[in-house]
Amino acid sequence: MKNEEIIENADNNENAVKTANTNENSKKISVWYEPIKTCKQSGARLGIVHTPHGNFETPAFMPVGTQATVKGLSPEEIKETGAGIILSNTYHLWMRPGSDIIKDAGGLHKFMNWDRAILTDSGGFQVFSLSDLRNITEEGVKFKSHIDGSKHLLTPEKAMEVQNDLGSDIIMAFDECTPYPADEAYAKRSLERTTRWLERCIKAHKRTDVQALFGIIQGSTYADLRKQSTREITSFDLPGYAIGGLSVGESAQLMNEMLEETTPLMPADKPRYLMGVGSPDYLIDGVIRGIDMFDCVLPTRIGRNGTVLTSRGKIIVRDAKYARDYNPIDDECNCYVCKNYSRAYIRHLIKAGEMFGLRLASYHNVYYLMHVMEKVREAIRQDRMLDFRQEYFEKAGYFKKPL
RNA sequence: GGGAGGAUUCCCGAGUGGCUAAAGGGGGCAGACUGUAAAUCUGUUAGCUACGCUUUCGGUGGUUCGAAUCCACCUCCUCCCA
Repeated sequence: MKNEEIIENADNNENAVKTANTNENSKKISVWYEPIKTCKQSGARLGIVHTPHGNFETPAFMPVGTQATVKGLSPEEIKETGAGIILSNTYHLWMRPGSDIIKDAGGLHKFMNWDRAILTDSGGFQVFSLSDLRNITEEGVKFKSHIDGSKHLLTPEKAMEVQNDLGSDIIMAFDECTPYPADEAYAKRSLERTTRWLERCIKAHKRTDVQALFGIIQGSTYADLRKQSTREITSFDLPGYAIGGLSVGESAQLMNEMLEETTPLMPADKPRYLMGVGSPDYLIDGVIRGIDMFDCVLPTRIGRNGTVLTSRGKIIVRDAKYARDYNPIDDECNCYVCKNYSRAYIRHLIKAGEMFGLRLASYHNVYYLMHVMEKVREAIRQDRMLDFRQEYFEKAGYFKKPL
């Protein structure tokens, strides 16, 4: 899947690399944040994150490849969308094929043939998503494997060991993604345990020279707890900080309120990563509140399930009304899919269960989000992020209607 | 020519007197999906002047308070033997 615009993106990325190498700031730590500018209108940040596997501009969206693959897309295709970093997962790769296999393969980059940056989640999200199969203790989390039912103990130390073996550029502290809703007492216990686990992660992390450990802020939907967690987590000098436990069922308004309690307390010279957020409206609102990095399964998942993102909002392209719609998914999109295929064809493929249809929808959705982020960065550059937000929402609306 | 078994709502296929507008699957339609147990899941799928009524289980006619279910004849289909 080739097209001209994508090649331009690649060029931009190379330019970014040059900037980094010639920057007198060149630091010894493996991953660092280079601020470029702050939007005068919104306070949104433009920057570059430097990693051992290349740099990427922020605000950035990271496609998710849980099992060492962004479902349906080849690494070459992911690059075409403009992605400079992708996500993978500790728990899943530990269960299968086993982190030793990936280590012996030469690390995750080599194993999956992805030479740009990789961030691995620690398994903290599986504490949330596999809640029926696990038991939390101070020591760690006992999991019953979702594959074969075998029992495993994931601890902060183990999460570091596995991620060290994987060799990802950014590794995440082992946390508990606190479920929503959570009562305040539980949310407090949970966030404090996540802080204690972070201390253990820092002690256990052996490859600080090539891998950056990010801490994760929790605190559920309680402003005081978010502040407490932010203070605790940022008291450790780390190359970056994430905000977790959001976008887990609470309203968009509540999520944004929590961000407003959190980001002002985070250091300005480190990247800020909002975990698990990926609809365009959430991305834009996160950027305005000072977020630099996002990841989400949304574009690939909804794509596989027949929904695509467009400049006029999402459409369920699987629906009957598109059976004879020979237009591209989005007539304003320059991606390979929109240049070559129609809604009617993609609908047909998805209805017929053809894997190519899933691929096309996934490719477009990832490209679409990458393109939104590119426009976001441009808006910051021009100090018009709030204007951009208004223009975008007027045209595309909300991904999900606000509650 | 002889024998046997069938025909059920869009399709396949349960159901063998009332609890049946009729299981289940498929297909159709619609929705959900946000650090991936997801190419998954959920709802819906006779009609209507709808909290009730009407039509429906090959056709016609019977038995019965009541039939997709029992009986008779008819039509068509499949299989086996000649």
